[in-house]
Amino acid sequence: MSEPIRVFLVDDQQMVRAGFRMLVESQDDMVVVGEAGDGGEALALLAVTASDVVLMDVRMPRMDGVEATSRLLATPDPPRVIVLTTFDLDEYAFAAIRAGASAFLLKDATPPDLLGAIRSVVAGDAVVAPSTTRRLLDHFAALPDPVSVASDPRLDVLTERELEVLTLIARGRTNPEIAADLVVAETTVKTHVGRLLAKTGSRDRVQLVVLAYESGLASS
Amino acid sequence: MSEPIRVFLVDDQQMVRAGFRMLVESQDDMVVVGEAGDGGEALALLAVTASDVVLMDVRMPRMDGVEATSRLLATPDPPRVIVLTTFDLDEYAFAAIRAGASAFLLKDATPPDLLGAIRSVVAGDAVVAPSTTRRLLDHFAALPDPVSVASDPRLDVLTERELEVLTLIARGRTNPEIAADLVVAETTVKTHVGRLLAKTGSRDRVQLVVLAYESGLASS
DNA sequence: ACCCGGGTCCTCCCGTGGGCTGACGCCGCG
DNA sequence: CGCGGCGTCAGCCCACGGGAGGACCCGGGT
Repeated sequence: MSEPIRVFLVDDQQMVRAGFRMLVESQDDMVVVGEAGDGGEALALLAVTASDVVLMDVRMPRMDGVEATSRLLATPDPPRVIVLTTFDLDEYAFAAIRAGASAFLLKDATPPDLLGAIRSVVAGDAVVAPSTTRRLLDHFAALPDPVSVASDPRLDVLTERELEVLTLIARGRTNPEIAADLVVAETTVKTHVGRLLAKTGSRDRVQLVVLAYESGLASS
Repeated sequence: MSEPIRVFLVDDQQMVRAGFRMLVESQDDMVVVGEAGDGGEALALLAVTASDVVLMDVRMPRMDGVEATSRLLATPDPPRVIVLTTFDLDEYAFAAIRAGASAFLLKDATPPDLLGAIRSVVAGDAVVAPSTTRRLLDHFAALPDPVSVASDPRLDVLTERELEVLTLIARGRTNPEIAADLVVAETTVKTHVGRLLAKTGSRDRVQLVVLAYESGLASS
């Protein structure tokens, strides 16, 4: 442990900063190199203060932690950012992750948790609070699976040709255009469209487009 | 701690199972209720063995851990599944998450890590190995943002009202319906639609729907 | 004071879309 | 063989959508 881990604290409440400072300074391989009370101040100070890890509160006046994280990560050779929040809200967590934070923790995390997170992010790993991980995984699992396209049951009764027509409708093509594409008469296309409407319970081609997208037939 | 946590072990190497069993049984609030050497055996035994947590190896003969997890989660009142792997490969991790696993750990996790993960998943939380979390977050951050819609530039010139009309069009509503929704005359709606068509370069409302979905305005 | 952009509303016109009805050839199935 | 589903095609009708052109009110900016 040649070089101590340089930690920077960002929180609008100085009492919170003092607590974190005590905790961090209690470790002989960590040192607090600075503090800031909001995002703007943090960016200004970090521009002239070399730091390894930034403990960043989410809710702050003027510039919040997410915005500050995003901007900080855009600077050359940025530090790792650990985002802290009091309330376990998805919006905060996901926004922080998108902003490029390496860790997302609740403020009720235990001191060992926080210190472990600091060491993890310095090592290049990432840390997410367990309760947040649950929902992160749920979101991830809920993502559209590129392999198995879960189709709408309403599309099951459609014939190959009808699906063909439906995809063309979902591309915004008119009946004459579809007729030209499929090399058939326009009246034939109208017949297919009529059957599509009847089978899917749609009112007009607009609702067919909606159905095509909602069911994943159209590539969004 | 009235009821002990019932743990089920699935791994094709009995030495590994023995190690886990020793670790789990060393806790006085946990008990091993069964073991299996592959996914099929695990499913069969778990069908008749009430269990809270399943420690599931990924690489196994016959049925692997991901497949077994997926099938297990499809049964009524399934246990939580902790997926374990020797190699930290994205395919395993993401497949396990999609399959519905509550935790993803490397086999080099420390005993406290594993025991903590067991307690976390029983509590409804999720756990991901730090090194995997890093890449999970990277993937997540790279996803299209559902909140701040990175809109199509064509939508930038639209007014608030026009966007409102556009979203209703994208829900398949007719002009009279939109008029009723917004409490305005139908002619007003037609004016908005006309401007939408002109501004976006669309030919008809069908193409507007396509645009709405492609730009992410409509929730697909 | 003025203008301009956004929102609202109107009338006239007509093309596309969709409903309805009926028809034909092809194929697979009982 | 007859039957039915599918794909093809036709004519008729008309409601809805969209274009053109004009009009009014309101708010903010010059």
